[in-house]
Amino acid sequence: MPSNSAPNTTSDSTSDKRKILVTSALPYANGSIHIGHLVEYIQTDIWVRFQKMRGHSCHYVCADDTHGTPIMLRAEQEGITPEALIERVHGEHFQDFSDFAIEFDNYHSTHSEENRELSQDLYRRLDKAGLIAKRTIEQLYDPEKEMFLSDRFIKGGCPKCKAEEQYGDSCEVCGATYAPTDLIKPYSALSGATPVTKESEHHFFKLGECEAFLKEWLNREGNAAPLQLEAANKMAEWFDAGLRDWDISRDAPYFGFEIPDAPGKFLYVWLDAPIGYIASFKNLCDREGLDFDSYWQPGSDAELYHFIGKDILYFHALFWPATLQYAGYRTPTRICVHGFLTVDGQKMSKSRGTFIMARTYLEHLNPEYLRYYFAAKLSDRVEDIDLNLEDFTARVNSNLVGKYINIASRSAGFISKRFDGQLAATFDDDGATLVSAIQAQAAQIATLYEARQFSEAMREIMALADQANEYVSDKAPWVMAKQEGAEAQLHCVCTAIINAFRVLTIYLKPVLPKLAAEVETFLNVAPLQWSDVDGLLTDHAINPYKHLMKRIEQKQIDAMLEASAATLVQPKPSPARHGEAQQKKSKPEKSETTIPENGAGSSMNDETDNTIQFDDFAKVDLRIARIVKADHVDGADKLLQLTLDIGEAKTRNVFAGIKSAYSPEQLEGKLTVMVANLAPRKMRFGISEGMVLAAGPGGKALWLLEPHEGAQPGMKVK
RNA sequence: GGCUAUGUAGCUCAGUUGGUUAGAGCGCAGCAUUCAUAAUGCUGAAGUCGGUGGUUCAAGUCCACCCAUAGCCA
Repeated sequence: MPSNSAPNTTSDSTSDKRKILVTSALPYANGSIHIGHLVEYIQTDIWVRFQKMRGHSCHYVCADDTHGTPIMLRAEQEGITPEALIERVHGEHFQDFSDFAIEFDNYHSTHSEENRELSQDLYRRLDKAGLIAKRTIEQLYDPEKEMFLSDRFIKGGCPKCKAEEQYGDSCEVCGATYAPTDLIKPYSALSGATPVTKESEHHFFKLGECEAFLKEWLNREGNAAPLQLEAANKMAEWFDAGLRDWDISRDAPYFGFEIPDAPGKFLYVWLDAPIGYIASFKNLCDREGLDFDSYWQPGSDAELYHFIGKDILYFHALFWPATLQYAGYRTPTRICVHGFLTVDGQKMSKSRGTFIMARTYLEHLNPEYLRYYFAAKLSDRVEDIDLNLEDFTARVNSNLVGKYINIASRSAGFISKRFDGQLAATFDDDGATLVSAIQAQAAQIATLYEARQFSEAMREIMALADQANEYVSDKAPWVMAKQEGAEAQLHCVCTAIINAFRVLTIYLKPVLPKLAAEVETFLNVAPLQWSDVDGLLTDHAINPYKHLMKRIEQKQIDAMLEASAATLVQPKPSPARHGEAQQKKSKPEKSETTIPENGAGSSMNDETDNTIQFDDFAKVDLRIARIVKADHVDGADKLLQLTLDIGEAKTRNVFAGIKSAYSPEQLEGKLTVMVANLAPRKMRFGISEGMVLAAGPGGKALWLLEPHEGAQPGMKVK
């Protein structure tokens, strides 16, 4: 039996216990988790919980993706070490996931000893297999920062349309693409320095030599097919275009792992990121005594699944299986690819408040609402899904509260008030028919879960909930309750209803684990497993019913959107993406962005629709200011202390981060523009009472605004 | 620009190898009901299946072109 044979275990038998290892893509340690990310983690978690409920051995591992230039720069910008940055973010990410009931067996970091060893070892194995080439390439270099610059970090004029401030790969104004060396007056976005061309030896993975293997892997028949149809099509396109060598090295300074025997050379973050899957699992094995090799050696009988977003298919369907194969590891059983998330039919947008962080959501809504809604939308296809907030409210309220929860709510009262919480020993005939009809769908629903057709599964389950409600309506227990001598009948009917509810709860448990736990308490039963479907709950004491789930109210949605919109004024997070290969995607005319969930390279495009109303603008009190005094600040690397005259009796004290571009002497006596009504801010060196306006990327490339002659201190700028 | 997907009732989606009057849930309307922290049942209205042209006895389903949306590539 081929080790990769994918599951079509659709029977409800769990006798053939499978060994399953599952991953979600690694979120980049450079930004917060948002609801776009959550599509993937929720999808994976549901699938994993389902497997565990079926009695299989299933481990779900993930990690923070921590390396690369953006992490290094972000840490520098915050004035902390990269290690401190990634540790903080790791905590935030893990907390966000936990609060959404995403239950990893291990949540590790790519900046770990396991990953260092595995990554360097994998490099050595590829080298030994003759799959590493070394070539000298020319690249732009920032002489001031003393580092090579990827296209993204070079700006200048577009060679075609002359638009200024364009990135090194393409023009956002005219759409032209070019090499960074073609830019007019190129400068480093980091320091403002003019980049120079410099040679460096790079290490390449010879992907082209892996083509035959990749085609074989891709074309495994039937259930062993590792990719969905859409993804396989995409692969075919890449094959047609020809596979090129993959540049896997970066020059120091770089936050990552060194390449063995190559001083000053580091492994590109995209090489060590997926190895983080292995490292995380290794870490788990060491902790729990699992047999690592039986999962990762060729011919392993374990199944390996990677859940990813469609934006990182390239890395997971080409580089990843190829590197695994040639480094002597087993290859993935299947890559499960999903689409992006839109909100109300459009890309997430900060100004509309639909750029919703996981934390913001949690502050306003129950996480299981979102788990259910995503489940109700997800299929096994590579399709974008839409979070339509109106639909979200209606579906959750109607399906979960109105249909499902209501089944318990409308029968539990009778059981506790009339029968002292004790269930009857039998059902009535119709009740028995109902419960067995619901039980009969177990195999079908399991098949749907297994195939990741969650939306179909939810449809089936809700159809069963409808049947239960019809039964209640037919029997009208409230009528029996008023009839003399109908006690026994009432007891049987309510017991049947509770049993219907119990089975439905099993079906929903992968999606709603927290709610299921509360139901287990209510029913006074041990944690429900899939095989419990066949059992019945009779002659058994249950606990009093407490309301299990509240309806969503519009005002909660509104509050969440408002809070999300408010994050606009927060300091702009740097892009949550690292792969230079990923950085060419922003389209100029688009002002919003679809958010891929995933991690091993998620892209969070920072372009947003940030139009403001005049009123918003009018709130900013801009005044002409004369710099009467400018001083160095003891102990501050970047600040100058300015004393500003804005026509008021008292001068203003402002700390400005412009030391890299100006000396105090250059400034004294000059006019500039300040924000006069900015809330005073206490800094280590004193209180700053406003800010002055300057343009430029920073470093030496910074220019203070100066009004034309004639303007007087105190004049309002409008 | 090339390529790949997607486009079905107000909303979210099903529609098997082309075959009788196009389906579901939500929403909406009417009726019933009151056990259920407004939650249920029954009935009903609602779609020229993105557009145009073609193949066929027959097309949402196949073909061509076009439009829109998303993505990949250069």
